[in-house]
Amino acid sequence: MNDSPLDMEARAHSEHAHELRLWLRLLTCSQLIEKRVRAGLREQFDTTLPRFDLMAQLERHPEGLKMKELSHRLMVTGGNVTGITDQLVNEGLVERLDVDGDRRAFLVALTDHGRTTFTEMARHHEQWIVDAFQGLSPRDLESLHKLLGKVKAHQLDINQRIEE
Amino acid sequence: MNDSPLDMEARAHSEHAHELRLWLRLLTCSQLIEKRVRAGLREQFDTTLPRFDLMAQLERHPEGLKMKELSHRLMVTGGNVTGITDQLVNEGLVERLDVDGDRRAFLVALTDHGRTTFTEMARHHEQWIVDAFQGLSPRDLESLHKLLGKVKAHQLDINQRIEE
DNA sequence: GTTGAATTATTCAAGTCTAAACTAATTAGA
DNA sequence: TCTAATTAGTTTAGACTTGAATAATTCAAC
Repeated sequence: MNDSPLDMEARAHSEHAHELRLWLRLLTCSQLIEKRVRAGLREQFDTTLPRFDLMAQLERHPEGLKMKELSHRLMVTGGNVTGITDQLVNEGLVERLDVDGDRRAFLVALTDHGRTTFTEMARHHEQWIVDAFQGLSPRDLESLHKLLGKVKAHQLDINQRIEE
Repeated sequence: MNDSPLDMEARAHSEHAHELRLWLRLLTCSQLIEKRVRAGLREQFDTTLPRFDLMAQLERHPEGLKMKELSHRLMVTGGNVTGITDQLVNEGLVERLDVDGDRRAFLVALTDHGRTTFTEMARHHEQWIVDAFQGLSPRDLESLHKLLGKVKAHQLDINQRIEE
């Protein structure tokens, strides 16, 4: 039947085919882009996306972030953040700093080396992303951003409602 | 500074902020939706998204699919497909069938039990997805689908160019 | 002040995913 | 034919991710 390759989208088949197809297309897009970013980070910097993402959060917060905050911002579990942070600490890219007045917590912050390294990676990362959306006009970019804004807001709404 | 939670998008900061923000929003959307689907599959069916996805491919191909084909359609590595298939075989949901004329390959197909199970899961899955996009009008759905179509086509283009 | 609940972070087991190395079978070419 | 390259699938080591259980600390209510 000449099925096209990479066609996860073909999964949809019911009366709600619209939504299903949209979901599968959304997923396919982010997976394809994510794959390229992962490959770039691996090939050019011998690192991974989770590490890059964690460092990106820290770069915006020079004072450091608590594990809890990182976990929330990255939308991953605490145990996960512990593992990734451990590795970055071993590589000398981030450090754990004690927090005054709360001996349970500490702040994770970029080291100087980490900041330098991240800046270089971010430069390439930016280019990969620009390339990924090169097929779209500025107006398309704007529309897409707006529509995804609605989608995102609705998800957060739902999460609120489920109380979190 | 009152940063909003879950705000991965805050990462962007350069002259190409448009593209970066769009990417992070796209990623956030698919992660939020995916999390809900994973949670549903776990809580209501004690299964996982990769297993569901694999079964979904098989449901569309009652004659079965080769490992290679599954790997391509699911956009994951062959080793990964081996592991997930092993589990589904153990659970009696899929089976490996010999292929006439090629003793290297075999077809993976849903068992009757697998088909029944999948149908039930797909019913719920569909509802989760419909809920996820409830905030959007039919026109929004259509626009989004179209725009993501451009994005997807461009990624496949790039992949072609890198020769694969 | 003490006790119980909540918070912060870690550890653990299990599943997912990858790239690379490997085995076995098929195909193509000299 | 027979040998080399290709193809299908598995195995392996390592990283990521989760949910649940645990330990330490803080907070709140007496």
